[in-house]
Amino acid sequence: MGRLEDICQVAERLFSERGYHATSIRDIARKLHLQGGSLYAHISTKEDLLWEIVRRAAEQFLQAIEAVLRQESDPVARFRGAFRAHVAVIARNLPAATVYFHEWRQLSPQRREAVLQQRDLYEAMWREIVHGGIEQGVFRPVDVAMATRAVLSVANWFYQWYRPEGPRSAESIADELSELLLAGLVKEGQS
Amino acid sequence: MGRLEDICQVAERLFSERGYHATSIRDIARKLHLQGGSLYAHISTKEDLLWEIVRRAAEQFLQAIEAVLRQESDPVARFRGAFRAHVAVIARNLPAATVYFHEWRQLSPQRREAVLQQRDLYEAMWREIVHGGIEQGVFRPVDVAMATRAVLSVANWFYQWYRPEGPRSAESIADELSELLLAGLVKEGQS
DNA sequence: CCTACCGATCGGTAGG
DNA sequence: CCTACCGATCGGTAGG
Repeated sequence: MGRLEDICQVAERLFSERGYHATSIRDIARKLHLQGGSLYAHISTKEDLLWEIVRRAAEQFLQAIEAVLRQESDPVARFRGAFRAHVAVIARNLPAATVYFHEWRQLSPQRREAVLQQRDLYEAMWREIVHGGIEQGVFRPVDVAMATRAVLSVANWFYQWYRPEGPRSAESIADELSELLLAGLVKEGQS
Repeated sequence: MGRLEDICQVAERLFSERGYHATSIRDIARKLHLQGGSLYAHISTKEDLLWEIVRRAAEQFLQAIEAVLRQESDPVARFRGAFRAHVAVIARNLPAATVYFHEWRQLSPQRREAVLQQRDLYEAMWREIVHGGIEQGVFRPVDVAMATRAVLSVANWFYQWYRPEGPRSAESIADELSELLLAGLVKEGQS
């Protein structure tokens, strides 16, 4: 049992290091000490394997921000919490997150569309955080779409440079980055 | 004459849309109304073609920031200028920039190393801008490495969502994003 | 999960 | 720049 988990874990690592098309089914099988064709007892196509990885990652981002929105109502606390949660999803699933950001374009048009829809939904939740902060007079009246893009840029790019073996925890990095962003968002004398 | 330019232009578009490994030499040839093997009269390997695209993009980023550092000395002006220049390189070469960010990992180890070195040099110039602003008392005493990462996250992620056919010019977007970032960097009452 | 295999396609080359 | 081809490798399958 859990053989599919093993396969996904190896695939995440190889896809994230070499890319989807540069990784063959036989590469994955070899790491599991299997023959190439044997993988097809557990998966039906190579693309299904990519989809499984991408789908799970997308779900984790959504669930993380939903939990924060449910628990927090103060705009600044929401912002900090959502930023921390986003960074935590990446930090705890670095290979999968890398595959999510890099390889979703290799999916079939239908699945690509599903990824885009999820991403739009996720961005809308972040815009709601920024918008709420402005409405409550806590954030400056910035352009919501543009400010959200800036925030998500920092949050997303994290996967490009974070290394788990580094000296600082992901939480500590997340908090410092969100303080920097909040300094640009919060009205003077309000923090 | 200029046949290599045509090939690079087509390759940039296809590599950026489908990825390097999902694009075959024959795909590129077809768009140029050539036979597959005919490309090899102008290039020697497929990887050389990728390298040419990545190398040029890297060079443009470096030249752009060097020009700004030569002309401006005020920290805020340097920041705005470098941000604008970075965004302009992406906006004017969107397919090439996309290939640069996405596909440099597919290069040979030696070339990958060269890309990383260039990137480190580029980041060091940005850190110098942030560090100079702090030293001159214009920026708050933030962590230089972390603040630079945040700035470059926003600058780099731009290629993910910018579309030239959109309503706003790249310059206008760049200025708004750099105002947002500067609001978090500049000491209160200094801008 | 293995053996043995399929057709398709890949990057690249020889010879003109 | 084309024709014709090379060996290698790909994702996937049949039969056990």
